[in-house]
Amino acid sequence: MSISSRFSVGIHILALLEIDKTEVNTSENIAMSVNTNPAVIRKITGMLKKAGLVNVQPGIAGAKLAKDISEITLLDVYRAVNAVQEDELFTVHAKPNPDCPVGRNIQSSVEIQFTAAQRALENELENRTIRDVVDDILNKEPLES
Amino acid sequence: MSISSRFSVGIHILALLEIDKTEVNTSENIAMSVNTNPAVIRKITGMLKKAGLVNVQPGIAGAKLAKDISEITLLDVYRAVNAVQEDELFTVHAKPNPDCPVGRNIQSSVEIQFTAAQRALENELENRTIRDVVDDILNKEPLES
DNA sequence: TTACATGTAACCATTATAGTTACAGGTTAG
DNA sequence: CTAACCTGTAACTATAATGGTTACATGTAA
Repeated sequence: MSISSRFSVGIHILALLEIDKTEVNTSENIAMSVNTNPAVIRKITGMLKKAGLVNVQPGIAGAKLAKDISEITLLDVYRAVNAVQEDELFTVHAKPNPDCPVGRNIQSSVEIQFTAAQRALENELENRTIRDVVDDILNKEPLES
Repeated sequence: MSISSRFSVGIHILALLEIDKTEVNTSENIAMSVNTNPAVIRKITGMLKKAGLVNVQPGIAGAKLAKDISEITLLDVYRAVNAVQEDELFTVHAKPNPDCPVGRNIQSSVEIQFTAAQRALENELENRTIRDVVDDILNKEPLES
């Protein structure tokens, strides 16, 4: 299957908080932009908060960035929203036959390859920040002000 | 979610076909090594066949490698078994609000980043072959012969 | 105290996975 | 030719994650 859209929604939220930083971004406002339910936004915002990427407080309207967006990598968001659970991007079949030379060795041999591939993905995500996304958006459509 | 174990099973099958190349590998034999149902093996073997990685024929017992294993990349297997459907590793939320500057631009901006990350993963998989896996297995446990 | 926001729990429909059974159809040995 | 055996595939199941929805407890401040 593919990686949860929580990831892209998380990026959306952070980009929105930057671009609309002068406004009060309630879960309802954000939900309008993302086009989903406010509760979904609160769930994801909660995860971003746990990761120290945003500040939100019960009873107080609006989420705010906790860091400069150039210091929030896509990997931070990826991990924050559990885009992939347990950081296990690949699944290895669980119980190959230990009585077979291939069966009893395949898991660790495959794991080596999977780990390398996963690391390649994560390195790429680590080299990119919310700033890159925001710049791209503003480049397409400069804000009037 | 994570990537289907069809991928690791596909690798398992190909490695097994190499290491047991003198034997007749029926779906039942392979299923013993993988520890699953023969029908599952036949399904995956069918996908590998479609991709030109193995030869199998109805009524004839045994699957055989269609290529040298040094010419089968992990990316070939990944694609063959539809480890990720439609080659869309990441999901982008579908209908952001077009009436919002962020909403109407987020998809393409995020897509740029996701494409780069996906490509990094695929490049890594392309640089690794079934040979690497087989060598690793034989390295751990040399075959008696 | 009233109005409104966040945090969460409970629940649902949808979808992919992995496994299972069953059987149609191809192949070969006797 | 038929019996035995194999592959290909359809149909069905249980399990699990996703994304959405409603409802409500809790916190804040005018």
